Amino acid sequence: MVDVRLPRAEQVKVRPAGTEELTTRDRIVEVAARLFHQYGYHATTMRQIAGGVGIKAASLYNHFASKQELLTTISYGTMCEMLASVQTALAGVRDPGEQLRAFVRAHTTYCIAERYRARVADELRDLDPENLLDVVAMRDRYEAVLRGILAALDASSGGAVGDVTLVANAIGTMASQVSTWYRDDGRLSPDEIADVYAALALGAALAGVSQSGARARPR
Amino acid sequence: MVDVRLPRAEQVKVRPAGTEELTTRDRIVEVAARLFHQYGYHATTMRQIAGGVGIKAASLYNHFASKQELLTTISYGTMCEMLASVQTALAGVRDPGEQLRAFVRAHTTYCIAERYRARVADELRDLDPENLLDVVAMRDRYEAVLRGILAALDASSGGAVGDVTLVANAIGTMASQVSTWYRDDGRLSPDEIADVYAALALGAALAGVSQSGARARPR
DNA sequence: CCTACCGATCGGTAGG
DNA sequence: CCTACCGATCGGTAGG
Repeated sequence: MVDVRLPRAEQVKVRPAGTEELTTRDRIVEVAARLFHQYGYHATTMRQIAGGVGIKAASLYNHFASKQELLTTISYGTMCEMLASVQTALAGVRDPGEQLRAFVRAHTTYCIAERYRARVADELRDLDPENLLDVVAMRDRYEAVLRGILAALDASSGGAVGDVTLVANAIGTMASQVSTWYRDDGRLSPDEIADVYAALALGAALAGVSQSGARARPR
Repeated sequence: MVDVRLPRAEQVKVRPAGTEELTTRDRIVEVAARLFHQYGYHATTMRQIAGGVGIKAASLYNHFASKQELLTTISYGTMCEMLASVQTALAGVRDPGEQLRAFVRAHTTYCIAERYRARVADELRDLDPENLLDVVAMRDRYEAVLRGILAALDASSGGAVGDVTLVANAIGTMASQVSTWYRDDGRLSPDEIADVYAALALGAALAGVSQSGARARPR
């Protein structure tokens, strides 16, 4: 297993607006995430990454043992941040419907704010098997949170959700894909998009009951 | 613009179960789609594709001028097939709600049946600019169909859908992502998944009205 | 559809 | 963090 030397999720700081204050290591991660997103892992060269940071390719190896370790750092770190962000958003929220809203809102907001990282982390194809294990484990924890919320929603609504795993996949992938179409010059702000997505997710999760009218919908 | 020599969408035939009857050209497309999906465009080599077909790498160039033309053929052909499949599914359907169900069911079914092609076509990053134009044009036609359905649904439901473009993006990406998590040994059949997805999409599209009691969303 | 081959470029290393 | 460099491998071509 590669040592990705990540800070614990709780300690991750918000990045400052400028890049002047970042360490070289953090700037490498930033540039690499952007390039991996734009061209893909294999189409991005270490020379491109180095150029974006303002150093030579060989110097990258003072910070990362390999291109693969760089990818792992981005993917694993992003997964940790995503998990931390929804956990924060869920703190103190009891109602399953409100939990789903909070989850989707936090997830959507993160996928927009950190859209390059989010895209890279969503693409597990280029990770070596041993690194893949760690990232997938973190992703599973993330998905388990969503499934838990949907299971609670299902129980409190008399089985309105139905297939919890399937609905979790549908809602999870839907929200993750915001990062593929979001544009900075779009009509809606990230917060507005996140609110709509939260409503869409709740509507989808309760679709069975709200459409068939066969069962009472909880308030 | 690369000549991708595609049959018109209406003429596309259902592939037979075995691969013995396919032409070498079609087998190359089949193998390439599978490998591009599994490893990515840049991580797949012409030698791998040739090996999968049972010929040598140089022989591929009797069928395709370049690796890029092969990718374009897959992406553009898949987009044409997807468009044709939803158009067939929509034939004669008048009710906007039923149109949405038919659209999502057809799209989901296609994304499962042709999941390798669907994944490759969903990834536009590796297409050269001139080829990208053609594929994006076809994708835009596809999305316009969905937006049209949602606009009709919005009109017939007193503005329940709200932001048609946003909802179209959400539903479209959700359904496309089935191909990322579908497993042949899963509990549900493709048809069952497609039915659930159709219900989820309708629930999401009408989420505003079903959750807030017909309160119009701010435009 | 094959063998033989090539220029370009890649990830990574040596050594300072 | 740099210059200099290398083995491996890639997409593609020549010529049959």
